[in-house]
Amino acid sequence: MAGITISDKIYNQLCSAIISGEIKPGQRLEEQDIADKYGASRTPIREAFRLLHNSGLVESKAHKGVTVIELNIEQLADMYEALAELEALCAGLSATRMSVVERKQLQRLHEQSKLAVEVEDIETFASINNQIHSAIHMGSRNTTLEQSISTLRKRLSLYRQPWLFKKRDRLETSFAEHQQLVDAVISGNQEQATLAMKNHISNTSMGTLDYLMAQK
Amino acid sequence: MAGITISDKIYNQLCSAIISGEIKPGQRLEEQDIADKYGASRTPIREAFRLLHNSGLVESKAHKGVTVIELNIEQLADMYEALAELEALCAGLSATRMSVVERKQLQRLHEQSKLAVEVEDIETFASINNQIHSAIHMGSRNTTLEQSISTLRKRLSLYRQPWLFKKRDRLETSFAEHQQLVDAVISGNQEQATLAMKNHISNTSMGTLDYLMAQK
DNA sequence: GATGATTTGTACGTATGTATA
DNA sequence: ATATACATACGTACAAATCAT
Repeated sequence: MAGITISDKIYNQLCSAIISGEIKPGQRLEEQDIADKYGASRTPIREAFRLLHNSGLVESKAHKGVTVIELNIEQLADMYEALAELEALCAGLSATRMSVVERKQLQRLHEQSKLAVEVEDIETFASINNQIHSAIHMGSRNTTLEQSISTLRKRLSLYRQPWLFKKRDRLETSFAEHQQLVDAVISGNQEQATLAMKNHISNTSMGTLDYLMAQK
Repeated sequence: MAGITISDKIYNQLCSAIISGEIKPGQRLEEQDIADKYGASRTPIREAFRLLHNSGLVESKAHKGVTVIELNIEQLADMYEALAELEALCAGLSATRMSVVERKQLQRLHEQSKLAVEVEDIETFASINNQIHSAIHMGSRNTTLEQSISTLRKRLSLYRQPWLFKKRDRLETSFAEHQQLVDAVISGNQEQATLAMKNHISNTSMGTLDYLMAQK
């Protein structure tokens, strides 16, 4: 019934391992090694690699195997810029296309996050943050845009620092940015929604980029 | 030196076959069948399929093989809308980021296409058209955006009707739209460039969509 | 609904190419 | 530069799942 293949299972596990940081960027994945580890033959491993490559999580060259994608600061900045533009686009479209119900739900999500900010519940805030962004992606009524953003976010997740919310005032700042965004979307102000989202994503990306540059 | 594998060669051939329409949307690709046709075993065929899937040209389900992607009008409209937005973004960025040399080259390309319009040389116009768009993608200085657009265009190419330029006045109209676009980019007018590109892509997509709806 | 034919998924052995000494 | 070692690319055989009858 559930056409679940060994390839798929291994893909899911490798995917989690990469995103969680268990397997690090730049690390090489050897077919035999992983085949042994998961008790399978090399063939489904190759199939799993194909899916990883499809997701943009690894790069592969002929006769040189696959390695987890390693992004430099320039590439990250490039991707964050694109993400900011795409999400801003979605926000603008949402402002003109969301149904009344969707706007109310957006408002409610934002209000829920206020509680999380007050008690500094980072986990909950991060979760609601994701829901807010998802709602706006969906509100754009454009599946292609949604998919592009989803792909980008997956690739960037390798370098996401969830604890960045711990940075002084980041939770409050993020909430304030959401406020502008949500207000603009709900009132149907397309330009304002676009600007608010671009500003919001830019700020959060800056946090990550600053951190990575300081590391180096 | 050139890490050219059998998989790659077969991928390229299948890719051309699909884009040229030799293999049609909805058609199923059987491993053994294609293996026989190209005189190879099933393994490299599967690798080629993985690349096709990666390019978004086919869809694959477990135990059900791969089939060439079949898009309905809604999906096409969705993709064209996204394409228009992404290209418009690029145009806006190009207006603020292109070097002096790039602006001159853009101008020259556009002037070259004028000759093609006058003698109704569709082939040449189509070629220059591609070069103009590529120049603008590159001028945006954002690789991620460029790649997203490139991927989208590849998927849409399945349904592109190159002869649409034959439609009465489409060549002249397209040239006029380019004029607005090029002027805006060269003068550094970001908003104008964005609008001009969005308008241009919308118009060309309409041609394809109208045709497909009439077919049905 | 069960059965046979067909097709895909998996296993493993061999060959070829790349990178090291 | 040549040779050796090792990982990947390819081919073939078998197992499992799907579809049609």
